[in-house]
Amino acid sequence: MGPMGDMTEPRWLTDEEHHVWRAYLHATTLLEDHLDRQLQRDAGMPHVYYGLLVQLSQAPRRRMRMTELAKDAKITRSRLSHAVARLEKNGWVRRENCPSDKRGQFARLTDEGMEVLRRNAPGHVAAVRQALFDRLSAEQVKQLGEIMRVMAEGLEPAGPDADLPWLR
Amino acid sequence: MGPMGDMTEPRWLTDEEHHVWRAYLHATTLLEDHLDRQLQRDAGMPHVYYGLLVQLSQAPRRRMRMTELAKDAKITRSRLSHAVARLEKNGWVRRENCPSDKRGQFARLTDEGMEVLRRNAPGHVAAVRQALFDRLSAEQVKQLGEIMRVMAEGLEPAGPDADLPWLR
DNA sequence: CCCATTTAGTTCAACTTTCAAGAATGAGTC
DNA sequence: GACTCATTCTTGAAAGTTGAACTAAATGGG
Repeated sequence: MGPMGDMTEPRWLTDEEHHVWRAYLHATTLLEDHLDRQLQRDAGMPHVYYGLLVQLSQAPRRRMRMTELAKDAKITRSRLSHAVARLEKNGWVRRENCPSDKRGQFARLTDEGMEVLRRNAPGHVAAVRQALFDRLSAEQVKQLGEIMRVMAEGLEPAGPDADLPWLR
Repeated sequence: MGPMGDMTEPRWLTDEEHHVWRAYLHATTLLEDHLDRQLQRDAGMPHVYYGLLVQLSQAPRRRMRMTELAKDAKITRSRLSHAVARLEKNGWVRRENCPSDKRGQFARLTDEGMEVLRRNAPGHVAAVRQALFDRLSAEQVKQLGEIMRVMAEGLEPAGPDADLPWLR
């Protein structure tokens, strides 16, 4: 802490930082909105839900424990419970009991869910491409990757008393 | 369209693109979550609402027309209506009629709202710094700015038949 | 074995966001 | 002026999210 304690003037953002921050907020907001809309229209679900199906499709037996899935998707378990309930109603996911831990649940991607994914993957990839990868140079893609990696690292302290979403 | 019409195999993401995309989703999700939590705890409102107050605080007479504010914040007018209603209940914003257009409304930041902003700005800036600017090199900050600028440009077609959030 | 504690997951109530109308005013045209 | 259409903003219901409380099962001492 500085010599003036809590009275120290905070380090405000420089002009450049301020502009970058605004650009960040605008770009990320617009993109998430765009993808949400595209998927809601074509696949009948928001982007986060689609992401859950993708995760499941890549898991060993197309199934994952709830907490593991929440952790990978960076969402709370509560949110996941609701999401899976909805996806189950759609017939795209099925819950299964975990034999080795009776508290546990698996979420498994059904064939129907797999099919939804197949049908919508091209459109989704196209949307991501069009918004991001087709507009950035190879250099910029590399830079973006590194920047995002640094950011995520800072927000996932992994420390013993960290406040991670999937534990809340 | 390719020579095979709709049957053309879509251009999937390369391995690198895929990793960058995942990193992007994780980092942006974690950051938004982090800021939401920080502001909800300290200021009693989500990040988007805080952003609205900031916009108002920088506007000429600390007031803006609803549509203009929605446009700057990249949200729908409906969402803004609800948000302003909530902020008004808190006493942080007041609605005023527009004399030149009887359909119009101004949202004005109250003194109380200004005070909330003053109290919470340091904490908010610190959170942004800690997550972003203190972790990136000057070079990376510049790169991030340019990348976000390109992204936003692509998502705000400004074309005549564009689907812009603040018009929905 | 018993108890306290931790972990997995769900549920409830409060809140936010979206979508589809709808009310009111403005603007252009004949 | 009357008609039509566009614009501004709001509303209400449905969908999604959050944080806290809760159930049930596992874990780890005594």
